[in-house]
Amino acid sequence: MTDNARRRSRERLEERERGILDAATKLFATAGFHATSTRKIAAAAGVSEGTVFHYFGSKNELMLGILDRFYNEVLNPRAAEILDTIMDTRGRLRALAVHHVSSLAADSALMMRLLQVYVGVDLEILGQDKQSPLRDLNRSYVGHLDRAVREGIERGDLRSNLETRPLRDLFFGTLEYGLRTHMYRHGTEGLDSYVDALLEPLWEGLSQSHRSKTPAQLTERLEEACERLERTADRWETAKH
Amino acid sequence: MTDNARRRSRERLEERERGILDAATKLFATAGFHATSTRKIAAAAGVSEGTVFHYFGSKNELMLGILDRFYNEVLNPRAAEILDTIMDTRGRLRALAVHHVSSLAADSALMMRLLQVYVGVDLEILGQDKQSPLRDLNRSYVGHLDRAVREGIERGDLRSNLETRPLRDLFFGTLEYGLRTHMYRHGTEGLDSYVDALLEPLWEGLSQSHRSKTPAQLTERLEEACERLERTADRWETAKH
Amino acid sequence: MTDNARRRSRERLEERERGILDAATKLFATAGFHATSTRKIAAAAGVSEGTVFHYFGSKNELMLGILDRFYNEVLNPRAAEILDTIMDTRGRLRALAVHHVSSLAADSALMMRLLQVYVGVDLEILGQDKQSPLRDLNRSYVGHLDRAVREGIERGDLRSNLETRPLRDLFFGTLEYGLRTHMYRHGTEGLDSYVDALLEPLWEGLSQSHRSKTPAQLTERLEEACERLERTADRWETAKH
Amino acid sequence: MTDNARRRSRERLEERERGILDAATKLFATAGFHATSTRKIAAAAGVSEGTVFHYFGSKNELMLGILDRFYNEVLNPRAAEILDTIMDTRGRLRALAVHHVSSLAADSALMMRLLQVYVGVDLEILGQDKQSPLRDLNRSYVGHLDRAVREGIERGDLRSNLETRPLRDLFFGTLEYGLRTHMYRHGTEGLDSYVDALLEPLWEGLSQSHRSKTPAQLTERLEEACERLERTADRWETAKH
DNA sequence: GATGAATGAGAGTTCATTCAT
DNA sequence: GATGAATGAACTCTCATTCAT
Repeated sequence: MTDNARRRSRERLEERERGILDAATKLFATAGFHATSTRKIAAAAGVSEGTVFHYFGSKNELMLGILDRFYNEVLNPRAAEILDTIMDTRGRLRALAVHHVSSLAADSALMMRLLQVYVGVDLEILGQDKQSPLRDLNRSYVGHLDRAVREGIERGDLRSNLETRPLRDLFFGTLEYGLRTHMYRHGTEGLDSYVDALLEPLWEGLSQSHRSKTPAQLTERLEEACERLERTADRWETAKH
Repeated sequence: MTDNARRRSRERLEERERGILDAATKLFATAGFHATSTRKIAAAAGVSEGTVFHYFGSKNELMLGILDRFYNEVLNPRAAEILDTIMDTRGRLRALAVHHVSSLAADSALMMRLLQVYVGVDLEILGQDKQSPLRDLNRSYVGHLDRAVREGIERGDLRSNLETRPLRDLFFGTLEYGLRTHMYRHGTEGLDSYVDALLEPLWEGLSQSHRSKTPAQLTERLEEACERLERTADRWETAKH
Repeated sequence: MTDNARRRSRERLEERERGILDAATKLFATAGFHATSTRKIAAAAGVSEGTVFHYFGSKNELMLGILDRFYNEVLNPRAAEILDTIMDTRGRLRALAVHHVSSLAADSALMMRLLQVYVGVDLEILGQDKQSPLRDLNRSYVGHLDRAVREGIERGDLRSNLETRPLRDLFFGTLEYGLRTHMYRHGTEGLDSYVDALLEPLWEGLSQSHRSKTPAQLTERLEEACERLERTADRWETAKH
Repeated sequence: MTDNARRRSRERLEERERGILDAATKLFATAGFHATSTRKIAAAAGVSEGTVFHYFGSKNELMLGILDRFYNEVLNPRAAEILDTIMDTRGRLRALAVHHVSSLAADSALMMRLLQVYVGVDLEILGQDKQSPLRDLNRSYVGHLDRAVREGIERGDLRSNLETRPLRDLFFGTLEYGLRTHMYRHGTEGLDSYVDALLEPLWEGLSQSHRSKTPAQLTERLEEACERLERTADRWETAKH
């Protein structure tokens, strides 16, 4: 077999794998994990049932493959890019949020369904196994938020007494719940600005600027500064005369 | 049949219905909706398989029955009571949150599992039917939060520019996501204080109180300070010449 | 439900169970365990596939059910009857042998096939589990041979130094192997007399009569007896004269 | 291609074939024919799935190949050697028995499993085809026992009225059944001495030796004794009168 | 000659639901 | 009203075998 042939062969394999993943993703997202049979997936992917199991040993591993691909090809790369490109904390959080929400909403349009259901699948099948590959994937993704927060605190953008875990829940819980309710009512229309509506009060609760110094304190300081300036001006005037 | 007999008969019926609901709730919560067969439910309830369908028509209606009972007997009454008893907004939100979380976590210990899975069931089977009885139940329950927020704004406890919908997502999204992650790690241990950890930054973002000066007032003061600075500057200029 | 109805209902259940067992027995015996699908069994029994599993939780339990019935309704009762009716050891062994062989050969004509294959199934599925119900069934059946041997030794019909275990192997091993080869060549024709041909050398090896007293010894004794008679006769004759 | 290269190529082929046979033998013996997939065999042999079929055409032919090799490389050669080396009938039977049993038990430790299962396979797939290659193999192997018996009778070691076929059943039936039960309880431990325990009663039933008087001779002696008794009786009668 | 991806029929089993009793 | 035997479609998954490379 020539190198060329081998390469072409590999490409075909990957194409097929992708095809199955695509079909399964769409079906799971549309009808749910349990309501989608492997037969339907095979048919939708244009392969035989055996082939599905040839590539992914079981329906569960297929699901895992979907999530793996989603995390590795969609969620993680862009999240990393965001942190590398955007530096101000507010902008980072906003970008991460929009990315998260639109990734879930995009593509199969209802990928979020998949995740919800998967939580069930996960518990049902993987049990309390803390080594679950899904956990690892999730951990690495969540790390991006953690980093944004950590650096935000270091720069003084965020309150210093914020704990990591509740923050994750605030961020992802709000976004996913919000995505669900928003899409239920308006589909993907106006999703970005809804994310802003969700983030605004959250930001208020997290940010440092008008906080450890409250607006009141800030005002006081401004007034003090003015007074000092005035006194200085007075002294100068007096000295002149 | 005497009235007495009729009454006793009715009681028996209700008792049986309750028994089935109890068994199904526990099983759904423990193993998930799809992993629980009607046969197991019947066995756990101590009735025949046919009887389950006698009372609930189908497995889906049984699930609906569980949620109906949960909303009507657990979630709603206590939420109403909270709003009737507690008056300060911070206390109300905290009580609603603890109630929500502990209701989901209590009793069957994993009732939340049920809800997650149910979302799947709901979409799978009831489709996008906006008339779904589940929606009604949910709407009425969510109303309690809406009321607490509305009254909180009226009393000046909360910022006046808060929108209802994002608030719901912030509140329930954070709580349910947090409940999930917390229970995954620690079970029901320390759940209440974790709710506090979740609510604190949220409250910071929502409350009015510590903004002793609103942005509007702040602007006024800044204007004044600027004017004074300008006057000072004028004086210097005059003095120079 | 009247008692009558309940009885009739029970009868129908048993009839159905019997029907499934009959169908499965025939198919297993004809085509082998692995080559017989539960679907075929259901069809042959005139019931739905679900019903087969309703009565026997799995294909393996169905097989166990067949063997259970075979031991309890065919093998054991007649074996017990033989020991109660026939008293001489030779006759007992012969009757047990004929019974064993003809039971295996009869009915489904190839029930023996089933046993062979089942040994495989047993090891495959029940593993080395010494608690296997099959072992119990077999133990109780083998007990009949053991008893015949024990009593045969007590009565002096059999050599006293025979061990139980090798005897079982000699008896059942020979019979089953012989049954197999005989049926392979002649079907059930002349089976009984073939059993005799198998038993004859076996009996020669087991029996006491012409053994602890060999034919030679026996002859000697006869001669001694004759001599004594002759001597006596001599004495009488002398005395007379 | 040089002759050398051709030879090396042939060697490689044979090595590969042997590797597949080895792997299949072990797996069949361990897990059974049906529970062993061709995929597992290929993996265990370190070849691709296609290669297995390249060499053996089908799973059944592979099984046949195993048996063929077993008969031709293990069973038959040593059996022939035994008959060529050992001359006394008792010793021959013992050696054949030990050889048979230990060959089945050895190597893959449970090769006997294979045979049991194979009987099933054979009937299932090769049907009643009397031309089955397995039959030929078996016939040639059984011939060794036949010869030992024939010559044993000729030498006067064995009773002259023994039939070939029942003898085969006695011999192989007892040994295989005994092997099965013994290995079930003790593995390969003490197998040889168990063979002795099986053979002893068998030998008693077959041998001529200790019948220092054959039935025919016995009859003669009995006739003589009777005649003497009759003569005695006659004398008495004469004397009386 | 060797590979291993692809196949698709068929396996055992489950399950919500029905209905005669 | 309550039962539970009966259903049969549908499920996930396995497997010997083929064939393009």
